[in-house]
Amino acid sequence: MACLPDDLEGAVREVAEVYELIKTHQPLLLLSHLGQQEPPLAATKLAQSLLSEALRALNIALSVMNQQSQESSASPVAVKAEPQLSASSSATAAADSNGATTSPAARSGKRRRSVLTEGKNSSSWVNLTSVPYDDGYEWRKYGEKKINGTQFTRSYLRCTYKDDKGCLATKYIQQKDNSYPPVFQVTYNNEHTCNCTTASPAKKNNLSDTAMASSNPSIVHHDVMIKQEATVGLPPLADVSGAVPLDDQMPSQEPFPIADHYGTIGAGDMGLIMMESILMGDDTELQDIELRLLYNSFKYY
DNA sequence: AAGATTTGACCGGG
DNA sequence: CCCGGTCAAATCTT
Repeated sequence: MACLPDDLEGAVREVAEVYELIKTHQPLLLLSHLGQQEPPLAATKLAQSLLSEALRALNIALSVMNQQSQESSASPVAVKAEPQLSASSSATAAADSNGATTSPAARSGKRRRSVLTEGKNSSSWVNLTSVPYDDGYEWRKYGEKKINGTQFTRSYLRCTYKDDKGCLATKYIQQKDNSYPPVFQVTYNNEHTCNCTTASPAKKNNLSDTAMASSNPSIVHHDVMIKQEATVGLPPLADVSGAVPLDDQMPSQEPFPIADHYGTIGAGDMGLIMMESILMGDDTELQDIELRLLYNSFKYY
């Protein structure tokens, strides 16, 4: 990134990319420590601390940028949740959780979008990410639509535990463009009430999904996330992971293959994939990247 | 067989 | 009437 992008969206993307690069390569440090018996060298510790600082800086930068784009609404991209979102999903879910509304007869009278005019109790927020399924929850796809003016279809997902636990959380995933890594706009509706992350023991690998998801924010969550109706005062900091599992990439014409992973890919999966990609990746890049990233991050500060 | 995904249809809002 | 969000039967996967 030689020069500053002239639009906010571009800037956000640039910062997000740098963020992801750092996140992706940061674990290498940890891995190298694991390989050694001795305690980490002071230099390595310093590098780690610098990286952490860089991440923090980028995080803040992203949040500020997203706030700006939200305020100016100059860039409708990523950060602005579409207004009509919360109502519909909560309406449906509420009807369902009210019990028994799901009789076939009741169903034929389907959709009632505005039943639950969303109030303060429902919220929606948007997340820009390259790994739209990796948010620590299990999702089940319930629909897909081609949306006007968009290049790719939009996928609708709801919490796997909607029926079991009446969890109202839904989200939809919209791929933004053909870029690499692909950028997805994930719009969330309603908080999870199921309290079940993809730590699920039933999952394929044992890589301690939850641990990675919750206790090590540097590995799992990611990207630009702006809460629209924050229940707390300030919007959360951007939460970016480097889990970009795409190594040699697909033809850029094809939409990113979301279809295989709905509801099944969890944080641990992504962690695994990331580890693999790291192990296979070329380290030669790393040192330069660190310097470059630090430079880049502070440049934005 | 059970659970997940796909896909066309339905519905309500604008 | 168009469009976005959801439903639900059909199909696929495990």
